[in-house]
Parts: sequence; C-alpha cells; structure tokens
Amino acid sequence: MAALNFNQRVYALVRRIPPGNILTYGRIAQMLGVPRGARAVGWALNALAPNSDVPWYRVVTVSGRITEKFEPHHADMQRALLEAEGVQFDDKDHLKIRRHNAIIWSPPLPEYVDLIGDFPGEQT
DNA sequence: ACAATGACATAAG
DNA sequence: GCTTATGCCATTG
Repeated sequence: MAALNFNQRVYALVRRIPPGNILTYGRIAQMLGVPRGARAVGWALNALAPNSDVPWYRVVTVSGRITEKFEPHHADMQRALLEAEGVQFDDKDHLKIRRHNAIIWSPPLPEYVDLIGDFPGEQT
C-alpha cells in the first residue's frame, strides 16, 4: 500500500485547521511545496476513510464552492458541517470568502516549519 | 516505465 | 459570473 508521505502531510495539515476556518486545495498544495498540486490534495482526501479524524469538510475549492465531483449528497452534508462551525454561505452554495478573508486558515510560522519543513524519513 | 484517472486551478471565450 | 479547455501532481492499473 502506499499511504505515504504526501498524503500524510496533507492529513497532518488538514487536522490542524481549527473549527470555523477553511483551506483550499491549492493553498494546501502550495503549503506542501507543490503550487500546482491541488488535484493531488483532492486525491489524498479521496483515499481518506469515512471514519477518519481528518476534517476533510474544511477543505473547499478556491472559488469558495464545495466540491460536487464527489457526491451531491456529501456536498450538502459538508455545507451543514461548515455552517455548524460558523462558516457562512451564499444562496448559491458558495462561501463568502474573498481573496483576503480571515476564515482561510494560516498556521503559525514555527508550526508551519515543523509541519511542512523537514519531515522524518518515512520513504520505503 | 507508460497510460489513465481524479474532492483542483487557471486561462480563455 | 459561468462554461469550456488545458495544465499539474500523485496514485493506480
């Protein structure tokens, strides 16, 4: 199996997102050092187990819209989970996030380095 | 190692 | 602002 370094990092980062805050796929990828690796982040969450402790619902698209590619059912659930944490939506199911909104979480620098920086070798 | 896939992002119409 | 087309990355067959 290959539940590996990259996915592990995505999970670790998503777990650090506080309630009421959100993060985009692209932003996560950029934090991991792969600015164009948004799809890979989505793939990591796709392989995530339903009972996982990773708050996958706090990850949205850069347009402030919940992914519909997965299952419409879950999209509705994701919206409910976010609303429960105080995240506000528009009538068109898109988040009220702008280029400079505060709900887009950003980790403290020390934690950022500890998280994204040099990770213990887990390859092979 | 090559080809295909997929919870995305960006550019163009 | 929305839809379509192309690009990117990691994972899987």
